[in-house]
Amino acid sequence: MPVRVLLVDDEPLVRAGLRAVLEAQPDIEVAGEAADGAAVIPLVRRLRPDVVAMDVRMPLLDGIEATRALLRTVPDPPKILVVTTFENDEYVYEALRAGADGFLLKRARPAEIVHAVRLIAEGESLLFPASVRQLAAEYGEGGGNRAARAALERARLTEREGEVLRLMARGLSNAEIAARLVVGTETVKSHVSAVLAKLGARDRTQAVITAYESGFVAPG
Amino acid sequence: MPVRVLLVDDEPLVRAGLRAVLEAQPDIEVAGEAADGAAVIPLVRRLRPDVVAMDVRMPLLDGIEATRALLRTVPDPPKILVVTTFENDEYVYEALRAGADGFLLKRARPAEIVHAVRLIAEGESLLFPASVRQLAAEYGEGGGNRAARAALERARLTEREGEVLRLMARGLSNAEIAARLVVGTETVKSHVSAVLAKLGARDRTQAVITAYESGFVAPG
DNA sequence: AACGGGCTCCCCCGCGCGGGGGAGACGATC
DNA sequence: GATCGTCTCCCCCGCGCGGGGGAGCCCGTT
Repeated sequence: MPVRVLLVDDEPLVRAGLRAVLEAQPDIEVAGEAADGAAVIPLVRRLRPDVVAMDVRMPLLDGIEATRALLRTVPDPPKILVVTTFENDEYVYEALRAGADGFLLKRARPAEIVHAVRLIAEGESLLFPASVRQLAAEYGEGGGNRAARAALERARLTEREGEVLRLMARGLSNAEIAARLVVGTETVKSHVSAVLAKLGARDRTQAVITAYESGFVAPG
Repeated sequence: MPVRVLLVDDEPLVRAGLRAVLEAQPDIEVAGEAADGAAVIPLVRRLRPDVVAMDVRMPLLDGIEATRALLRTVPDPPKILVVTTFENDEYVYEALRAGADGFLLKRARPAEIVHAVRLIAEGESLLFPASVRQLAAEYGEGGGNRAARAALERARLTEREGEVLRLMARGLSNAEIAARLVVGTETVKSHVSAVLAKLGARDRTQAVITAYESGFVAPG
């Protein structure tokens, strides 16, 4: 009986690629697809896949949160293979802490992807931070917003911090934000500092960039 | 006769995805694949594709260099569609200066990918403002920020100022921009001040917001 | 009752940022 | 040759920003 895989990624292109790679194997079958973590749980309940190949970065519910939710609510859950573009080690730890069984880079070769799915299905856990680091080195510094993007996915901003970030992303100064929220500037500074820390941003400009890059605020 | 496309991307997964998406169309055909820009020229000579879908980021010879080499050495060259994950404008500008006919984000929907290939094949050039505007419209509520765009059009930034704004929009400090451009920090401060003045921005954060809102840079 | 998290406000302090002004070098244009 | 725009670098200066602390209040959980 074939290994049944559920693909979860917000980019149709990636889903199509994974499907093409996996369905070329006789012993692997794509059970279904989802474009966001929020759709995973009902699909898992219905399709009962053996493996979920899950992107980390998705609009509504990211892969790490989706993994947590899945393991919390579904009895006898499938194995979870976290798929990511970004070769960030922190992802590995976050995903593993959330209960994922393995970790795979999107730029892996087809044979590696297939291998990873098979291993995971067999109950092996798959980690290779070493090769991740190696890949990162090969590709150089690469996409400058990689870390910023990763940041907001991990950051769990409070409601107030989210409000402040939105106002920062509209160009308001601390004093203006304070006036808008009817609080003191010192309070705003506290929130701003918290936002910067959680986002790994050095200054408000970087925080606003992260807000745009992650879709937390959208242009237009 | 179908549009014949050559896929050039170092990630097999992306190639597989593009192939799956494009071959689902009756009027599009994948003529071949290459994993690096260095392999493109002989392949183009042999396969004579109508369109080359070319990644920018590749290990040996990147898409921009490959585009230059292709247009320099191959008579009656194919149309070149630059495919990228991160649409930092530097890439877009670089690619267009190199002679590419259009650019496409990997996260575009299949219909958009197909559309782009058809347009390019027909000789339409899929240029920066249009596609970015389109993306911006899809991303947000649809309409874009006319004011921000107007501000940027009125601004008429010089080449150097545009460079500086792009680096600002990547979160770099003045000192970091100076290092990147190999000039003094005082010089960068001059450019930044000019950008702020031309954009009507009070600080770099507002300038970056204008850059995003106008589509001068787009979220990745 | 004890605890933790979130929101609020306060202190001090260093420094990067941005405004204002000026100036030399170079190339294109006239 | 003179003018203009761009790029480069320099000065001084004020201030907002962000880091480092701490602290009280409310509320939900334990």
